[in-house]
Amino acid sequence: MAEVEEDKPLISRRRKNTIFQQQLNEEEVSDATDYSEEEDNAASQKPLAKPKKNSKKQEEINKDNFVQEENDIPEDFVPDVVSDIFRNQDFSYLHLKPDHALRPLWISPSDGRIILESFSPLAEQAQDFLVTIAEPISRPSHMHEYRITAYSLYAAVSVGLEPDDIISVLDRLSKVPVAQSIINFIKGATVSYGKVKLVIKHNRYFVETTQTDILQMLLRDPVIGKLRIDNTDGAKNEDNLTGVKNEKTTNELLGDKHSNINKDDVEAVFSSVVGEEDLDNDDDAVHLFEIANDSVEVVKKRCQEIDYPVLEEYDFRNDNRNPDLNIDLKPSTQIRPYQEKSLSKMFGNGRARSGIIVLPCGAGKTLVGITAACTIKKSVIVLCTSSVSVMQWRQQFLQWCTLQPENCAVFTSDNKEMFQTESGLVVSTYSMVANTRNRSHDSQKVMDFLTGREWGFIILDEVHVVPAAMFRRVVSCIAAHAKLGLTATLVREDDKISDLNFLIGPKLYEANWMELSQKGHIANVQCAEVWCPMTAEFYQEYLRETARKRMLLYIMNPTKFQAAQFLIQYHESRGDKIIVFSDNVYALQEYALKLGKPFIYGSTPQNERMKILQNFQYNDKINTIFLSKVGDTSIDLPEATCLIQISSHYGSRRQEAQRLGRILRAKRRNDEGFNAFFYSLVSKDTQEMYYSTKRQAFLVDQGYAFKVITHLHGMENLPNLAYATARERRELLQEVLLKNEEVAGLEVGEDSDNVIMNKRMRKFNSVKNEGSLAGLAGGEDMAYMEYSSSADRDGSKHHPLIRKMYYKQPKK
DNA sequence: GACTTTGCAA
DNA sequence: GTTAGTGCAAAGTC
Repeated sequence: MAEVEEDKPLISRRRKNTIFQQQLNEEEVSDATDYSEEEDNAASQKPLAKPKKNSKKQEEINKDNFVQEENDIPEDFVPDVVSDIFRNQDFSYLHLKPDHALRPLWISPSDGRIILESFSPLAEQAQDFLVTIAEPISRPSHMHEYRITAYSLYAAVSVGLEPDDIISVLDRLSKVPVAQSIINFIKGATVSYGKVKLVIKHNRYFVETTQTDILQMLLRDPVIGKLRIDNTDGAKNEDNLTGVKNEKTTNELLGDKHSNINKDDVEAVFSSVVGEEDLDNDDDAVHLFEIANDSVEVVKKRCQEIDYPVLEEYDFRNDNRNPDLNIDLKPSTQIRPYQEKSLSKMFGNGRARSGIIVLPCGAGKTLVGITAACTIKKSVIVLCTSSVSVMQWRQQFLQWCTLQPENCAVFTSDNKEMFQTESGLVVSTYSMVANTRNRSHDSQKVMDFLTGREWGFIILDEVHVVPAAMFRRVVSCIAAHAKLGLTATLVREDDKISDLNFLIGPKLYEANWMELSQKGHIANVQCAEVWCPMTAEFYQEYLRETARKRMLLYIMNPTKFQAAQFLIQYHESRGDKIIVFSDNVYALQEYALKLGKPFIYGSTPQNERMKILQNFQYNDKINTIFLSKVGDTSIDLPEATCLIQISSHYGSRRQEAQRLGRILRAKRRNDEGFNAFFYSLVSKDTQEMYYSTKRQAFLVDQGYAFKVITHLHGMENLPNLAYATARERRELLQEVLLKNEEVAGLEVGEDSDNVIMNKRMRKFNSVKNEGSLAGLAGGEDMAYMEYSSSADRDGSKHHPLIRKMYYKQPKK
């Protein structure tokens, strides 16, 4: 069919859409006639596809998931994998369109999941469209999974798509007609979007709407109504819950020539805010009421809950109150296509929308932020997690754009600057701004400066930290018209990540990691999980120990050590530069010392860190370094081409992805056929196996296939192989057990005489002792088993190196 | 400046 | 099937 060969981009802004729209409508008609009869039949056979009664009501029950209706699946059931949808539900009533093979989508009527055949010729266009209207859930090589949620629809509407566009494009791409439940959901979720706005005027927050009925609804709301600041009657300030004084709002509003309120409207505003009488809906008038800065978060949250998510758009071109900032990209600065694409989601209608952009590490998030700042051209504030990144941001601003150093201030514990010009840039840390404890005098002065003025733009680096109890304060205490959150890993192991929807805004763009690596923007990485069997002695102790003492046993497993030794040697001989990660500092030291490699952890002094990193970069004798958690983020080593993980933090997906991120910038990434390597060493049959799978989930969703290696070919023949004899392994085991006792002992004796000594220091004064252990038996046999690589989605694509290591042993 | 203490995040 | 050890930032001390 001709229509599916249509090669226009599926996403375009409203104006471009009209011609396209017409074509879509025509096709829709023909589709509808094709299927109407069959649908009737289907309905009589299997009455599953019931039209939803009332989409508004549904959303009250469950706003971002679809409600399971009229089938035997419990309401709270959320399948973990796509196949469960089909296992648990029967979709035979959905009739395939005759040309279904050409259409790349299937949409689940019950929960808004979308499956995309990524090998379809239309996949690329479909993907552009889906990324706009739905959230990417998982994108392995052949099938991509997305999900339509209320939030993703808000984002789509805010980018300028109309609900009808969304529905008709979906229908065109779908193998089966789009279910009524989906249509209702899309309409229901989008109808109220943009009706309520949050605006800042004179550093104060106002909730704005053009519809009187919505205003009334908001004021009657038990949460929002109470938070309104009554700014017409001074006497009423007494019972004002927020205690904020408001004297001159009326005059301000009257004199504010840039707001879209004129004198005539002011009457209407106040009578509607204060007066009881109902006014007719008047789309020309703007109704607004003030809320205190510290109620902003509550109000936004509540608005999401009642399905009137607040729109935060900044019409920066028409803002004459806030002085412009002289800032532009330097002519030499080049923006990559995906960076531009992500920004087009933010500035699609000529205004700045608040939201989040997700790009992998090394894909140039900083430049995205800087370009956004250069577009808005107002005072801008950047918040980072560490003082190192504060300096990096400042440096990058000066490097990529025309901002002058005198407009640029840094605010950290040892650098408390303010710009003297009327507009400028401030770079700071979350803890500096969110601090609730007593501040130093200088810190207070800068803080007053930050809170006392209006900001055009705020950039929130590593935005996944913002939902933390302390850090989220920064959103309400800095009055910024537009907010941009940046991160590579929009995941947390708690349930707070969705708070970003109201704290910052919707996810505006999420890059596809595989696509970026195919195009050479980030390195191509081969991932492998190496299963290291526990030696018998270690496993015996492991089974005996309580959960908390088990950890050291599986980290210090001699087989794991050997695997690390082998891999390091192997990759060094290939000319790779290797980073070994260990979350556990004891193991880090033991491994590094035994192998004679430099290591960095928390208490390594700054100058020594520098020395080690310098050597790693420029000295070809130093090809391997060991890093603790310190290396998880922000250490930037483009020389590194190989990562080995020996211990990690439980099931943290973020840590796994950020560690992988350390090699995505590899300098050699554009060499012909270049591959970086990422190994996770896991002790077999221990808790590590479970955590490892959890940790990988994020990367697997990005399309990375983890190859399971059960045997490292040639490891036994390695000269100088550590712990090759039973005696050495016994000694190691004794050390580990002793270490465990030591740690346990610390906790017991805490309150006695040695409180003076720092707990942490004592921990590293490890005493090594010979001891004897009863019941050590056997354990010489290291039996390797062959596992079919179920984690591997496409074995043939694996690098020959990994295939070579993957040794098939005829067993049994 | 070097060091410590405290509080917080993941 | 979910924990506590680790690192960092800020401020205070001399």
